[in-house]
Amino acid sequence: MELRQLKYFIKAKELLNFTDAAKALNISQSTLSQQIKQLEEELDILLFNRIGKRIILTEAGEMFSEYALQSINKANQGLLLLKDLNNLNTGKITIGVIYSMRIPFAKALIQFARRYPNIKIQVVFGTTKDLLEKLELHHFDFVLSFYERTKQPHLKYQTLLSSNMVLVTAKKSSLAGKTSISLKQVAELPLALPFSGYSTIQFFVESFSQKKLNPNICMEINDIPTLFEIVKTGHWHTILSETSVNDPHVVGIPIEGKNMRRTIMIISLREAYEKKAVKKFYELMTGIQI
Amino acid sequence: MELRQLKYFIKAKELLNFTDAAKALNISQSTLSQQIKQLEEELDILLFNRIGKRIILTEAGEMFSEYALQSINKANQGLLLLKDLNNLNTGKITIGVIYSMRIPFAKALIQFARRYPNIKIQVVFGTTKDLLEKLELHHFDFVLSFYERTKQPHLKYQTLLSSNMVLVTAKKSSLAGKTSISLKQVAELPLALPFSGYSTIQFFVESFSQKKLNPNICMEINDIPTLFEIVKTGHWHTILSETSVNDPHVVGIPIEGKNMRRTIMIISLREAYEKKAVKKFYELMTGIQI
DNA sequence: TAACATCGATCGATGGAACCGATTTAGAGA
DNA sequence: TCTCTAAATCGGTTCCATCGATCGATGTTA
Repeated sequence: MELRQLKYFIKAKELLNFTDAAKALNISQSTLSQQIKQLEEELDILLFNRIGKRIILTEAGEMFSEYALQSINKANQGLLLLKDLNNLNTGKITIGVIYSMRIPFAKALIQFARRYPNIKIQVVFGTTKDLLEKLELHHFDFVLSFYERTKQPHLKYQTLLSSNMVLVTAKKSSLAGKTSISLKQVAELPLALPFSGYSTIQFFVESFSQKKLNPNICMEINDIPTLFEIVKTGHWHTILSETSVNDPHVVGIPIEGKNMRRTIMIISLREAYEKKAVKKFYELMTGIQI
Repeated sequence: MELRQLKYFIKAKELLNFTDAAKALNISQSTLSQQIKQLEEELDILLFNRIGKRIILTEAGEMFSEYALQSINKANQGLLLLKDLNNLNTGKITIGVIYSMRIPFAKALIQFARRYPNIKIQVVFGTTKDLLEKLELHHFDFVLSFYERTKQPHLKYQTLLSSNMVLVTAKKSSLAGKTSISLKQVAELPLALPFSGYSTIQFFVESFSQKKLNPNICMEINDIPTLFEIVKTGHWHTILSETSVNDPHVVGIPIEGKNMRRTIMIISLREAYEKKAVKKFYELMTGIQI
């Protein structure tokens, strides 16, 4: 039993005339006769009753035709689905993003979603550690995160952009006019930092201790908008990647030092299949200045 | 696209290894490679990613496989229908049964086999979870099992009978005369329970913990006749569905509580073709008091 | 790191199947 | 009885599913 035979059968059932059906199928009448006969032999039952020169469907043929049609339809639906997939009219991608990338990522996301409205997108914000763990479990197609010291061989890394670490302070603050600030000066200010689960800040704590500085950390808050509220008072300051800063009432002052630039990477599993939609997302992100 | 190719594809998807799949299909590896490639060319998309000597399913392959499988299934169902139409007196049915139903099921089985001696019957005992998984893969015509909390829309459920949970104890035991027993009393007895893979006992563990009882579970044994041997000593007791109890040396004492009745269901795939022989089996089971 | 085992891809050969045109067979209508 | 038409059948051709052998790549073991 092959789909070809089922298609022949269905056409013959529709027209109830082998000669016409053969013409419609662009095959010869003899071929159709033979294929129907072969199908009947395999099924061990007559699908058509030959009454004189007319053919009529048998009960078996009537019942079987429903399944034959459904079988053909299912195969065709699969074909249609793939055509859709090729045109990016279907599919789903899941992305893990660190919160520092929220603002630039949102721009890319909006562009992508406009361009490919039929692709479902799932976004999960989290810490680098969490996201990478879930990536290993195939929960994400890719992760946007800072570069970690150790590259792992089973992961694929694509550089997206570099971002400077900045001291975030209120616009009305006396510091606001500076074009840069040293780590030593930062250590003397009252700080409200992001929660230490975030790699941004882990990295910073190390930088302080390397220089034997003792920063004045007053608070740790796991929410950047709230941090901004604190900073806006002008009493406290915070440290973030410059990609995180877009509030009109605060400014970011680049921190001096060659290690104060961090690299944003697209990280994915090396051996995983790369969906077409994901490739498009990469192109969009690396192409535009996000 | 032919059914042959779809079947090859599905087997390759299952085993994720062309060599093994070819063996299972009784064709050569080269044939399989070529046919898969041909299918991919016709669909104009890769179904497998070849990474070194490994193959993994692509997104397209994953999505297409569902339709491929359904196409194959529909054709097979049509075939089944015709075989059925040809002769009710031959054929084969395959049934999955939970062990608790062993005794009442055996009665129905004997009756059916006497009545339709030409129908081959294959019976597989297993846990509810195993059986339902195999049902999804079309390995069974139907499954006899306890009712699970969540009905799934693609399955068909027919109530067969209700069965009380009983404490099984030796006939010589001092408890043997009781007409019922509370869960609290049960928790104080030394228990030898069926292996926790069985849904019977999972259900019971939940009941104990809901009432904050701490049962004294001394053993878990994956074989009911062996459990009876343990129970016959009079030192230990077990918990089973009353349908499991037919040993002359033990008795079952109904456990009190409105949740202590469990419903036995006939569970089958909603969209699958229902063989005539299977319908007869349903009639026999629901008709007689098994 | 060198030898080996294993997997998928590819090649050339072959048998069988799909297909065709021509012919035969057999109802239906005149 | 003759004619028309539609399905079945026959013989020949083309195509393709299949195979075994081999290649190249990759992972494993000594």
